[in-house]
Amino acid sequence: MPELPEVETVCRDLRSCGLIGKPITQATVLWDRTIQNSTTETFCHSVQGKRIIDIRRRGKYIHILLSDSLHVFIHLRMTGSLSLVSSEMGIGQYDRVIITFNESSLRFSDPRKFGRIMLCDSQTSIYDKLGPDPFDPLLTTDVWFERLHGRQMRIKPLLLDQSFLAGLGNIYADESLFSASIHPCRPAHSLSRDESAVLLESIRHILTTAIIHRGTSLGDGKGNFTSNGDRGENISNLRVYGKSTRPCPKCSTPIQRIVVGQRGTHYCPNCQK
DNA sequence: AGAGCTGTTACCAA
DNA sequence: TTTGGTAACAGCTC
Repeated sequence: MPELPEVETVCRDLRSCGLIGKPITQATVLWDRTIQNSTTETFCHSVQGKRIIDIRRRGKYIHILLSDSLHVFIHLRMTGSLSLVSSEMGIGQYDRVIITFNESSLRFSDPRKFGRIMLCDSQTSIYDKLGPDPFDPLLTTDVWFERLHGRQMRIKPLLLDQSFLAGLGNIYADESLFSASIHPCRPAHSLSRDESAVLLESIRHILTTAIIHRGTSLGDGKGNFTSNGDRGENISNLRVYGKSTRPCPKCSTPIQRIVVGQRGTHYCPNCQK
């Protein structure tokens, strides 16, 4: 779930929840290892009394700007989710961190405990290690082609490398490559100028469509990423992910599932050469 | 019951 | 530089 469109949906929801401007009255950590770069005590003490200045997204990170130049970065990893609830609400089975405001509290829930929260003095440590955002206007088709041209890795694992491009995950990488009719195992440098331009367009189109539909929810919806518990509606737009043996929507050839870089990979062997 | 799958990333070794 | 293996966890499906 939590790839760029899902994280973007969470950020938009949090911004429209009226969270911005509110002071944090208390923070509680129920699973210590969720706090990645400081102790539970330091984290709780540091954020107490700070106000939420803004909520942004960088790649798959939720970036919460606090007063006094503090930055909280939240990564949902596989099963993390955020929800804003009444502070009276009882603690959930999978709640790992609770940030309380006066009447409401932001709960970080995460069954698999992979999600991470970091507290930083500046945003650079996170921002600098990530590649460009797919929607970055500085990422022109020329820049994109040159970036691909210098790499001999297979295109799919490269798209999943967050230091190369920030935000794509397994679902949207497969969908973007299908949309661009590019085989996931093509060496990145083998893409022509035209193919690379089509790929960038495809990535942007796939992500834009997914954001409009509030992301993709898989499974039964438990531990869903959205802050209000609603499911993302993008699953109906998926054309290859999770569709192995089903007919390709372009040519009716059965969709194949292979493993590329230890990740399940779905593609059409006829359309993606 | 048990094996194998999963949306992510960090780290290590070759 | 690139690839593969493992690990962090827990729930789900078959």
